[in-house]
Amino acid sequence: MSRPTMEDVAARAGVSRALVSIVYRDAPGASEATRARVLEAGAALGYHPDHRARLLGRTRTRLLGVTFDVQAPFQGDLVEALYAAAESSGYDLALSAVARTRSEARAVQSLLDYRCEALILLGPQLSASALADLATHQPVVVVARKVKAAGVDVVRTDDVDGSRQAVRHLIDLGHRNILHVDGGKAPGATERRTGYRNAMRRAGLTPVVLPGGSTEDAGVNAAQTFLKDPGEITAATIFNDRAAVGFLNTVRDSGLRVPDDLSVIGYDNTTLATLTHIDLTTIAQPTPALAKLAVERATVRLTTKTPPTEEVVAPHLIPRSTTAPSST
Amino acid sequence: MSRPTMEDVAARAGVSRALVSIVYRDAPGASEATRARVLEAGAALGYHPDHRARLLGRTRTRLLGVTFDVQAPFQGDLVEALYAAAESSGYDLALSAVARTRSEARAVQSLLDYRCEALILLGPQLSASALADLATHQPVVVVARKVKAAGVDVVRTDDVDGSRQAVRHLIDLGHRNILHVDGGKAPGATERRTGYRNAMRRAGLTPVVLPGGSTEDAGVNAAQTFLKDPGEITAATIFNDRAAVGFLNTVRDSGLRVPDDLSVIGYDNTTLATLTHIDLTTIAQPTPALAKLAVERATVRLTTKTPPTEEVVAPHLIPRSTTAPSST
DNA sequence: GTGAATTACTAGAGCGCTCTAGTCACCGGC
DNA sequence: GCCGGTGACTAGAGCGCTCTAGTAATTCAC
Repeated sequence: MSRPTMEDVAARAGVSRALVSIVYRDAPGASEATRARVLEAGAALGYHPDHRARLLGRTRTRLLGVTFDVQAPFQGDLVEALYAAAESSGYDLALSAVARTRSEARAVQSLLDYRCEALILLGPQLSASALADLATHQPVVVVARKVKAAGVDVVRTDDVDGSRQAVRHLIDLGHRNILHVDGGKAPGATERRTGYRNAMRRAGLTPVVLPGGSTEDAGVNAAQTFLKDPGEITAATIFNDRAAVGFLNTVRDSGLRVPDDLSVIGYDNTTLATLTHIDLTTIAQPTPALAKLAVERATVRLTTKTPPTEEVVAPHLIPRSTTAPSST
Repeated sequence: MSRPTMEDVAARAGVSRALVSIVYRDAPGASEATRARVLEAGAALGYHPDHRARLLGRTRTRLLGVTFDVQAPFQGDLVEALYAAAESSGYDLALSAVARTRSEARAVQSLLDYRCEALILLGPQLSASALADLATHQPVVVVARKVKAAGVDVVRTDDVDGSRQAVRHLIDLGHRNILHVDGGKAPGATERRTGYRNAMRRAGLTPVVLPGGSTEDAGVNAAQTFLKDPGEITAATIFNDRAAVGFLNTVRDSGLRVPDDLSVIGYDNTTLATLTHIDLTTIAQPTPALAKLAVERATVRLTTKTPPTEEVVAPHLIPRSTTAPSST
């Protein structure tokens, strides 16, 4: 009834258990003929190596623990990319979800119980000191959050540059009076605001920043403020997609046409932005690059004694239908 | 450098390794005093039992493997609920993500490599025969998909009843001419259409079904068809939230007011529906109940020799701001 | 035709736990 | 004062692998 073991395969192929191990690990030391015979015996029995036992015997587990928010589509993309990146480096992934009723500390502990060699935390909310504390035991890579914690690697996108690209795109379309709705105290808000301000000044334009936030409601509020006194504004860069969608809906309800009367750019390229009836121009964070770097940092830290680094990846603009040339 | 083992704790507490095992398993056979001393020694060393070794030694792994779609918010809710349900039954969860570049077969294989005792598959796309095949080796519980496969347990909500509730809600609000936009060949579409038809007929009303689908675009198309000839229609039940959002936007763009001129109900209660500027009345599937049943079925099948069952849970309506009393 | 190198394989100790089968007090009953 | 019972603890095998050391057989150098 129970699954076949290496012993069973060995018996069937008429070789020792050790040889079976060699074959399944793709290690040198077996002739082609035997290799084929062993694999055939294994297939006939429906044998699959027991991952746990395999890891136990080895000093290295080659397991990377990943915590992610089960409700964040952006992190879903990252997880997918991490699987690919880990595989090509010969590592395996262990997932641990974070949710309202399951804290990050809890998720991390469960990963450690499974003997993960390194931790990759997606957009963690843990304090810098908690992160530093974790990093004393194994490599810790924080993805998509700017944080300064001792011994912790950080992989993130360049938010200042992302905002710059958004502004650049609008200027190229002929816009001169461009608004920015900021993200309040959300992570990345400061950088995105700075990127916007710098790009505007460099182009000789006057920055106009409206207080906002990271939710649809924040976008709605900002839009209402904006509509009271639109001035000469013909375009807006919004902190993130969620706020942009709220902003978009409110502005359209008031009779303004997007993109004819007003161009709008979001940030994050979430699934929200890709919905056809929204089809929001936005700034995308390159998940494959982030994932590749995260795995790379984790494995490098595991094998060599190098100090942690902060890797910053360039985001890129995805033009969709909410931006158009200025009509003025 | 490496993590402390049971041996280390035993040495520090001055007892045998076996006793430490007893204490950490909360098994009988240790005095209160020793128990405290061992736990203290463990804490001092920062000891945590190695999950892998623990499972190896045991016949049962008490591990439930879960596959989920990393982009589906509804499944995110389920995963969260599954953690809670598994814990209270003394089981642990192993997560394996399904994504565009990571097939379900792949995800399942990885779970089996980790010696999961049972598989819980969230909204799987695998064929009935593939599912039946899997079920010959270990219990398989399919959640949120109606499927007839030999030896496979199914836990899902009653889609017929969900649709019935939606129609009932509208009738209670005074609506008589109610439209249904169907889900094409998406899972659940037939049941939801049937529920709508039955409820309408039972109330002596005439069903009107418009072809639709499961995406925003499908909703947009259905809305355009509807707008060409609105007739006396004052309310619509849509296959799911995504289609409902597309329908909603298109209908509003045409100048119709929701809910004043038209009431709209979605299905699934996804995060999409909860966005404040959408705030869609919808039918919710009770994730905690689904999760509890899924874990229960898996563990029951594991311990007793019972035939697989199909558990059907009642959904419930969540009234939001897209439904209102009929004005006619 | 002897010794070294190479190839193909095996024996067996470990990995960090669990768990069965003990051992060794100590206690009460008669 | 002997016996069985009970509670507290230990020895050691085993889980399914990996991996180091070692053996046997062949090939090659000269």
